[in-house]
Amino acid sequence: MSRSLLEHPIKSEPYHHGNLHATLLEAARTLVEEVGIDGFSLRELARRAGVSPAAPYHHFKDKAALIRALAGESQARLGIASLKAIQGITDPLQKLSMLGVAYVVYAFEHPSEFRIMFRQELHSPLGATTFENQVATTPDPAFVLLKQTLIECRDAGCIPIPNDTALELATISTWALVHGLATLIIDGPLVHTIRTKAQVIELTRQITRG
Amino acid sequence: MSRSLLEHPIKSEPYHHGNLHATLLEAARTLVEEVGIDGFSLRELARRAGVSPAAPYHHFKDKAALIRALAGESQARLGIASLKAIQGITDPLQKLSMLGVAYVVYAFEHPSEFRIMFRQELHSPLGATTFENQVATTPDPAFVLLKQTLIECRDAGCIPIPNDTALELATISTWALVHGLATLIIDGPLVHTIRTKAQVIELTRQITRG
DNA sequence: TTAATATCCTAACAGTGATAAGATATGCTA
DNA sequence: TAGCATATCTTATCACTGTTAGGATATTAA
Repeated sequence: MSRSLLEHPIKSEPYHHGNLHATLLEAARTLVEEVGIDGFSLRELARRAGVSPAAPYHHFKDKAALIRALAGESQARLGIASLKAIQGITDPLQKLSMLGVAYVVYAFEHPSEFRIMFRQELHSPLGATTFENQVATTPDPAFVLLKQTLIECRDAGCIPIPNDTALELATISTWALVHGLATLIIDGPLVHTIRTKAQVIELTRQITRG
Repeated sequence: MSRSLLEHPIKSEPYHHGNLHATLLEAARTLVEEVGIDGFSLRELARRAGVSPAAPYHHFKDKAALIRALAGESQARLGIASLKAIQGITDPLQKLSMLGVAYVVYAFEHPSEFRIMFRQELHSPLGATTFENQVATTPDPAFVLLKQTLIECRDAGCIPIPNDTALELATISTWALVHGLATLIIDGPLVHTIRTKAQVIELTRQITRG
């Protein structure tokens, strides 16, 4: 179908979107949160962006690449949220607890986003060579923040961390603890028990205390 | 197409499979482990079972129901593996550590199976009313085993657990720790570092010690 | 202005989950 | 045993998906 006989059709959308890349990512974020990662489709995304089903392929290699980009954004957002959470706090131990709370709260408030960050393709050692996967190899902001805080704890004498391997182990432990907690809350048996943000915060506080 | 003019066609498969339900679940397990949960399709499953694409719908309401059934089986298998892991061990603390190792090792050796057990639909409080979802509401064997062992620890005086809420908290904590560890190993940044079963065991041992 | 390039569209392909309607086998009841 | 209800399986079809090819249009650079 020809577009129109008029040279400058009134009210018609321009042939070129102009900012499709960013628009796709933004729409994808809300779509994923609406229908979940399994219900997420590129065609529905294109529909919402007011564009043909093939248009996104000029900005992302395929569906997986778009999701990876989305995950990269989420990592950054989680990093920012974590930074804000420890803003102005000096006590390293309290910092550590706040980081944990920020982590679990983020998972609770953006569950689909959180799940995407831990999809098997993202951290796959096989697929980490191409440009599209570069986001995955970039060190996770939340991870480095956690490590830094643990170092502060060690230097302040709050936690006994004799050597570097102990530091590594402590980092993995604390991360595993909060990550497991987040998963149990949004995808595990705790969905029945923990339903409000206040409950999430309280539980995380109590658990990260030990 | 008519099947054959012979009344008893030689070598022809019987019209009724006879044991399709179990065959489907078994084939599904290997298929999921081969192609992952995203690549898993009912049609390929039917193909492998030597049956038409519509046949599985007489044994499972839909694809999600089949996956739920699969997850139920996996829960049971994990429970059995956990039981075997603490067989003959008397020290409660050592039992606890062995349970953790068994959990993480199971995730490492059956990653796709493990992921299925923690899909968001499974534990959804909304969808837990129908028969198909009953598996989800059934208490997780690994969970009750963990709780029992923690009670043994308390009674033996290994771990100070004053009241019931403390017991609940300890259960969630330890579960979160090993679950987070499993996730970081199979879907997180540790895929690059931890690659052999021996490494998995060693890391889990060290972390569950604290 | 013109050529190269980036962006977008239409059309089509194979594959998917799901349902309807009919074929075949099984088992229960009389 | 005969017949009937039911469970199981097939074929055919639907709407939808991810992806690609080839053409249309706009932007940029020379």
